Amino acid sequence: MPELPEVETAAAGLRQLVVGKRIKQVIIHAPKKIFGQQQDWITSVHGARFVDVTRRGKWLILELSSQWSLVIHLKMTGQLLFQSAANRQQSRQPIFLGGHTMRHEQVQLPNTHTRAEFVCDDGSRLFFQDMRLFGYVHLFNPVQLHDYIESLRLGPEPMDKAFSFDYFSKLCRRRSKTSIKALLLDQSAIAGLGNIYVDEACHMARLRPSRRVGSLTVADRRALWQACKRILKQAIKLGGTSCSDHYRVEGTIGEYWNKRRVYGRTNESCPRCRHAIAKTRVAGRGTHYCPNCQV
DNA sequence: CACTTGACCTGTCCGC
DNA sequence: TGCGGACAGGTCAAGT
Repeated sequence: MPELPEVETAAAGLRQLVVGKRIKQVIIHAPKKIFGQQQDWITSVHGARFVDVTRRGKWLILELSSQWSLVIHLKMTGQLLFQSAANRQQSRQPIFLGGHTMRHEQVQLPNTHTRAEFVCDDGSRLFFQDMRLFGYVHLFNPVQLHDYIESLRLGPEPMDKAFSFDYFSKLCRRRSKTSIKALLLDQSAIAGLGNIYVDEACHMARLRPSRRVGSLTVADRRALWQACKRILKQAIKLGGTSCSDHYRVEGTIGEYWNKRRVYGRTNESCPRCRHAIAKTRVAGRGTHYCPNCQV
């Protein structure tokens, strides 16, 4: 499920594969949640080049030579696929850039889950896929982009300098009544963690996700602060998490899945103490933890 | 303001 | 074999 590391992986893939290419044609297959005036799409996307790909939290930003930007959120099931002209002709599998993975053996593009398709001048294509229609694409001019990112009120990302222990301590004091789980999932507190990495960070810090933030000792808070940084750093290094490897670029994407500590490991043994991993519901989310070594 | 809950969706899995 | 229901999770709006 796309969290910061998966979005970062997608951004890196896009930078490598589409930056510099000119968009010859845009095909909107499912217009729902593809935002922006049609006239702006025609004048500012058609014919423009991809000049850079950045990211803020879990939001992807594709900057175009027209100065306009495409802001994409993959939500739970969104994914980006790339296919070169040669691969298309030989019916070879597309390259998975990031997002949710599916278990299909063979992928024909476009298909029923294709929301938008960007045809580049060299014949390569970028596909935005999303089976559940939760994800979206916005087309923004520089002012709109600024205002939109501002409106998200995102907190610092764990690897930012602004995510200092002092910041985290003050956050814990202000939000003492909520659970660790709810706090770490809150993008306005810390941007980038989602359900998987929150469970992973709590396990690393030896803390139960349901613990009230106000009950944490200084040592607990420091361990949790450090765990957020370390888990995300490791996941980015491994190219994020993907549950299936059908589309991935060889050896570069989704390796975190095999290294995960507790997420999706209900009844398996804890990698630290061998006790069985439990699953509960905290802050409305499926939550995995070790009842023995997380207190 | 802080916090929780439900809605948005559809594919997958489990029990009957 | 098919069908109903629970579940998956990121964000936002509406609720307490």
